[in-house]
Amino acid sequence: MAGKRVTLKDIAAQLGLSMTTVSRSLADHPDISAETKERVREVAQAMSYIPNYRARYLRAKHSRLIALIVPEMNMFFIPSMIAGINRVVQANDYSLIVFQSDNSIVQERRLVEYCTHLSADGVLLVLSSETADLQHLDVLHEVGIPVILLDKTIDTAKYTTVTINDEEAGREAAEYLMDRGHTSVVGVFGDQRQRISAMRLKGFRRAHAERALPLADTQILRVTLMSELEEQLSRAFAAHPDLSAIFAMTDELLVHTHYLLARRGTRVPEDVSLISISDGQAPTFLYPNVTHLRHSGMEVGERTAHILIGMIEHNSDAMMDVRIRTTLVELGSVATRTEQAKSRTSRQPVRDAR
Amino acid sequence: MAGKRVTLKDIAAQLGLSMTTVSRSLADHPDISAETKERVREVAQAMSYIPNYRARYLRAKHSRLIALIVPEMNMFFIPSMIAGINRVVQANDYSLIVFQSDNSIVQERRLVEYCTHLSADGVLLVLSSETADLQHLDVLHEVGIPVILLDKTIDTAKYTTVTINDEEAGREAAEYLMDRGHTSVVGVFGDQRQRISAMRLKGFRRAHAERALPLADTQILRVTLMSELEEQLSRAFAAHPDLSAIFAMTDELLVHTHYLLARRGTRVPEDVSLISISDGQAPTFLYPNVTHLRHSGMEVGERTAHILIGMIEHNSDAMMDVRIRTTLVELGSVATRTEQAKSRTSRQPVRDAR
DNA sequence: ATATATTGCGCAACCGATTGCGCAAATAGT
DNA sequence: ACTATTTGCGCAATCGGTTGCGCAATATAT
Repeated sequence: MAGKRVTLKDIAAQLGLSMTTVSRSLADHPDISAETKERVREVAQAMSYIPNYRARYLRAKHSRLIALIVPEMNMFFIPSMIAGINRVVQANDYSLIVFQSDNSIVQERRLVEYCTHLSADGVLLVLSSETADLQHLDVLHEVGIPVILLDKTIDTAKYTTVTINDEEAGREAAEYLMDRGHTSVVGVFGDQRQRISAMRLKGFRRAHAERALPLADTQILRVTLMSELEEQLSRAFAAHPDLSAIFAMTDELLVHTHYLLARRGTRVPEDVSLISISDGQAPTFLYPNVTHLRHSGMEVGERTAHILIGMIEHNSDAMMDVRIRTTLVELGSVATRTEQAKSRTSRQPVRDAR
Repeated sequence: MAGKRVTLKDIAAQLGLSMTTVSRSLADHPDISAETKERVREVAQAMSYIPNYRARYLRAKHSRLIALIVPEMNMFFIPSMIAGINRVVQANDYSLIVFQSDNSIVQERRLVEYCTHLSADGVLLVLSSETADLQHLDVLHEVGIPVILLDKTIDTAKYTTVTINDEEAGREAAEYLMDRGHTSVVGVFGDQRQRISAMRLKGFRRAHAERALPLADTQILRVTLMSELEEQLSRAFAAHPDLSAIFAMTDELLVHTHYLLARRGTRVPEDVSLISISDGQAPTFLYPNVTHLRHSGMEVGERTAHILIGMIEHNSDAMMDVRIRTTLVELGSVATRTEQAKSRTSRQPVRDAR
């Protein structure tokens, strides 16, 4: 536990120079002679001088701090998204400060306010599930701090957003299954208050409408708490004896669905095909590997950070909606309706024999 | 994009008071009359005043900033650990700033230095896999910034560490299997350069030694890259026809092991029992749910943050090694040797019939 | 009514840097 | 040799607050 930090003043005193000269030497200012610069650097080194950024940025209007507010450290997606943001942020000499709102609007409000206290240069916000309007962001707008809403967001004409192409992904997933002969598909969706859930469901619906396939309400599972999933899934199986494929909207829903299928002895893809939207991690450690529409968290993070830094540095106020495309990754969890029918009948005797 | 922020000076001018009075009013200083305080608060509110923390903490020696450096945003453990840290940090009116070293010692060094620039009040450090010594932390010690090493660390007599009781957990896992008749157990371990791997292996070894059970080198899998796991696992099965149980040292190793077992048609626990050390998330979405020694990332985070804040606020320099105990969570992935033998023979004909 | 205490507020220094401007000494130009 | 530049450095203001101390006005004590 050592004491006071060395300041410019200390170095100046040591050398019999002014703070100004020391400061400029360290900043490699052209006004200072090479010889002096060298002496200053040596002494600074020797005294192990550490610049004080709070003092430094007190004058400058910026802080080189970017704040990220997430509702929770979900084990899926968020980590890779943070990694992506971090990479870009650090490469541009900013630092990232991460806050967690615990899915509480009260916390979120508090944190947004705190960002202004810190004079963050920009804010990245993944909305909490409780957030229904964006009034609490006005304060950021007032003081000119750019904001980007990403991943989980709500409709807004005021802020730039970065999301994946949710509706399209929902549609593609459904179509992929339909193309393989599945007519009775169940979709597992999250909390309907979230735009992300609503959009993916919308796409799922549209795929059915476009092919004029009926879509009963029992084919749509709306899971708010993971514990509800089991019962809903049972109900769906009961209501649709010909159920041959399932679409899980997120990784979290996927792994739990996958688990419940295993538990009820439903084989993938022999009995039921499975597809999801994912960043690709979970699908590779589930057996069989799950076919999915991939949206890279890393990419979302990187793109978003780039845009934000652009806004900061060019003081741009242009608002846009960026939709990141998903790409289909075909793995082993989907079979055609025909294949499934075959393997199911051939297995039937064995199953009954138990 | 609005302009300048409102400062104390602006409020003072507006009210015809001094900055001092305004500052003290907002801080609820006893010297100021209730009436004045009220007026100041109203105007501050009306002008939407935002305090500038960088200016405020320039005088104070502290910043109420706690830095966390992690090697990567692993999808397992780290998120819940961060959540735990965050909770405590926020409850104590600090904020957490998270950095990622990408498992690079160079980055780690840079980030540690950056913490001093920011005048962080304390640093939490999960070492990168490249870190072999702790010299780069001297600079923190010099300026009196307390540090805690957590989770992934190396031996040190200088810094406080918080880890789980790795050796003990490794031993308990092995014993749990042995108690159920398993004599030929394979352990899946991570990179041996990491203390965490070495300790867990040590415990695993000790369990064998204490029961005088032989432990061949082929029973120990050392996985540096996840892609190596498959081949190593095959080799182990080949070398040990009587292999009846597997211990996976971490979540990541667990999910991949689980996947590979499913892929080779090895049933859990009918053919092979499975146990792991985990924070409890992965075990509940794998089928069957995996018996594990639970170490809560949340708890590690909370405890660590508490200790750090204690060090900061009491200027304490006491160094300690905190070991957080794991608790056994028995789920469905372990059967006794006898049960396994039974289900295996009874299944044999079915299997061959294919 | 006078001495003392309290109340309410402002002056000015300070935290640790950055920066516009001025100024003396050294160098260059004629 | 004398003016015009250039070179190298320091003064002092500034960023936005906090805080020790002083001081006048009011309240209380005697």
